[in-house]
Amino acid sequence: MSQRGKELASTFSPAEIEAPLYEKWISAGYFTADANSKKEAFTIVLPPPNVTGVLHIGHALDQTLQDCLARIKRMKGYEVLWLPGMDHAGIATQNVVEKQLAAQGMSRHDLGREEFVKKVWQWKAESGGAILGQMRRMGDSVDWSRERFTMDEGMSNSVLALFKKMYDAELIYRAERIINWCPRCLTALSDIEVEHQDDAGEFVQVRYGDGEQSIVVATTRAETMMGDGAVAVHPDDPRYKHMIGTEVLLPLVNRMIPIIADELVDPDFGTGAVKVTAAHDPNDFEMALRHNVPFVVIMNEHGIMEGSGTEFDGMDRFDARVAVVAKLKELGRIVAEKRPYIHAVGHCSRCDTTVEPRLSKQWFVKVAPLAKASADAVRSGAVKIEPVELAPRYFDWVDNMHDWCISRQLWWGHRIPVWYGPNGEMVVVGPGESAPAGYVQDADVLDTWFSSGQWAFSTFGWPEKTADLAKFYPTSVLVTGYDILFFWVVRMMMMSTFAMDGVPPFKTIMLHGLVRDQFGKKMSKSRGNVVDPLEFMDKYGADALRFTLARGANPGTDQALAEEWIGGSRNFATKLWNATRFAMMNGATVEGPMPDVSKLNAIDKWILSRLTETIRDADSLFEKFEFAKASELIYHFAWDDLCDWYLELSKESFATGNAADSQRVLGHVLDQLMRLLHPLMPFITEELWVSLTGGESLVIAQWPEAILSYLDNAAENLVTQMQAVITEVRRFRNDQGVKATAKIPGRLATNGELAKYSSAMGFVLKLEAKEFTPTASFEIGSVKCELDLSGTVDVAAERARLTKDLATVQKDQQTAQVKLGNEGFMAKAPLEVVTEIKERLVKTQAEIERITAALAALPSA
RNA sequence: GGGUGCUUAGCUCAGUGGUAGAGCGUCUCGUUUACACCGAGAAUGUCGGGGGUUCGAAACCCUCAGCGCCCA
Repeated sequence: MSQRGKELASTFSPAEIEAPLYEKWISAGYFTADANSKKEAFTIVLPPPNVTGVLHIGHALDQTLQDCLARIKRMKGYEVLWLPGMDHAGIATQNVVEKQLAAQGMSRHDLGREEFVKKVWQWKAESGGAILGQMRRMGDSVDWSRERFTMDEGMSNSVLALFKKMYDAELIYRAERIINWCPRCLTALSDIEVEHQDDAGEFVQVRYGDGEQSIVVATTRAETMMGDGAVAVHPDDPRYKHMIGTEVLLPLVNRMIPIIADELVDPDFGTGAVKVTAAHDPNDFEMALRHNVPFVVIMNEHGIMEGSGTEFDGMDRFDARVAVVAKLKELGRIVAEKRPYIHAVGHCSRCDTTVEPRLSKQWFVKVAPLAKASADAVRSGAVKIEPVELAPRYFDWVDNMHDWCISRQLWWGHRIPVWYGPNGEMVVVGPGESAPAGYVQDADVLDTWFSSGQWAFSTFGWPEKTADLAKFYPTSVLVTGYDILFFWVVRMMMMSTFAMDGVPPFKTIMLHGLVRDQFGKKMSKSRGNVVDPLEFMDKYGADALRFTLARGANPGTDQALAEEWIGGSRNFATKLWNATRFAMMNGATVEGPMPDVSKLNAIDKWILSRLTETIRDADSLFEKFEFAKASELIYHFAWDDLCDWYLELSKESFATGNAADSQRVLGHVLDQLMRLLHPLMPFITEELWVSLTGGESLVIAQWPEAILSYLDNAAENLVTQMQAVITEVRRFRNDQGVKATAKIPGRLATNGELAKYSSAMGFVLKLEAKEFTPTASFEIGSVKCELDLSGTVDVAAERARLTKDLATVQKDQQTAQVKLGNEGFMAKAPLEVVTEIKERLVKTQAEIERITAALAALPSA
């Protein structure tokens, strides 16, 4: 049943229309992609949010932009797939469930691995994925029939297959290395799971050895000295050159250790001599390998001192630091101390515990060849980064990447598909394979990014050769914040390019910024400036939130967000609502063919010309991912051109009837405007468009096309003149204290085309057409305006206004004269610029004459 | 320490060589049958400082100052 002509409520209430419209779209199946379609594919995979997550303002931005692209392409006739899903978020999710257990006084070990993992699945079924429901409120046009989870069967299969493929290609290996270790989560972390903060530590200088055979080392980690295997200096350091190769006494444990020379030591740092603690520092580890320094482990997995054979065993690492320094002081070995000493310290990104470098056996991905392929894909132009200014950051990262530690000592995640035999054999078990009897599987699981890094192809069924994979890979564009360029994007690039035989996962990487508070400060819980997108949607509607975010989305840059701005977008929605309501009350229609443009009045011609320009420019801005500029453009067309000028200038003809052509034109303009706005504000545009046109849905409507034959310079010039006249008269009325509502006798005398519109202008200006004796008269361009102010002209106000205007114009005139009198300018400036200045000079002269005459005509009150 | 941005109206930001812009805020007037979530009008800027290139610089170059982010 057609909904056309359904009367619109006088106020727009988003809450009433949003949910039903989303239901309508879903039940119509508009978002379900067809792998067998003959249309060209346009694919986006949603960066999968954590299963533990709720929708935050950053998601809202990310999804607004993706939805906008998806909807545009759908309207342009592409087979659009926007694939949603979630990430199992290993540590985060395990932490959530462990906390629940802890509340019952239990740990995961009380349950055992199998039971615990069951418990996590149970948690996921009951409370996971809240964000998916929240995405529906945003209006996201995702294909729910293809929803994926990184732990589901298909994706697990992909993980097994890729692990094996990478292992066979010798891109995965197991080794004993110094890794980042979280003593609270009890697992290894990759570099990107470590956050560096400036912490207040201490910097002490400790004398090793005695007398001639002594050296002072500087350290922030005195507690690890029991694990020292050497002291290192720079090979060219004159202070220590003579000592290289000799030994000094390590205090507290009374062990002799060698002094070695290594380029890595910075002679300007501290004393220029550093302790080498091979098992507890990544740099020291590197040096130790080069110089055969022994690895002495003096701390356990909980960060408790263990194995040093000293009184400090059993102490927490931080307590031990204090105790060790106190003891050294007692022994007279502290040469200098600096406290607090501010330096960067790594923290676990999940629980904030200070990370401990730890020697341990882990699985690694050899990234060099993968990173190179990823870098090449961008360098060759196969993958574009938008905005291009962010590409150097990408290269900086991929060109200097360390091997990636992928094993985690967790239970929630993809278990490493490696099995060990009784005699140290090792097999990697791929999909559908099984390990020989008696083999035991590796206890660890894989880093979550190992599976989410496969998101661009595992979601389509890889390694099977599926129809989806053939149709939708590689994806068209990846939309994400620049903050996860190094985390997820680089991993996607590496793993996809390898798995898919050199075909990178996306054609374009479109990076947006972060949403910050209204003062441009980062949102954080501690600052208390975090905003909730759901609250905003309740209050202002999803369209208002989306439009605000899109309008702030300049490529690659952060945006500030204030609640009032969302209110402003809500006002815009209301404006659209009322304008459409007014238009329909006045007979706006899309029935029948468009009238012959040449027969239209200039106002109609003008709005069609402006519409064409708006469609053309907005479309090109959208194609360039310039969401902010496109939004701004459409906003001003709708509010300024359409509402403030077109509707006002057309009121006379609507009031007097005989406006069939204008009704059709207005119907067309609104129809096209709603299409253009639909990707940004899907709900209200759908409601209004269906009401106006009786069409089925904007989701499947055609994207507006700029009809270039509508471009009309003459009409634009004419309306610009009308606007100037109206603005000038309004200003005069205002200065004279005439109420905006008051009708006053007046007439606009002019000739030529403009004369046809003096009654339309008079209508807007509330001029009464009757016989009168003018008490005020002035000229605006070719238009002479005469008004009857009933004798009460405020001469002083008018004189002040005219004097001010005169000063402005005289300044303009002077600027133009100076330029034209400048030989250099005349000789070197382009002709069109010179012409423009000459025209400006003529205009200013005319203005000056006009204003001077007006001033002279004023009574000398 | 290395890299990389930024500094334009009260606030947040557009503006890559030709008369300084937007949104919000501010001031004045206004309940006109689309809209007070509105309309009309107005005010507001040595474009961070200094130097240079150019006929012409907010824009290009140098320099200083301040702020931010990423990496170590």
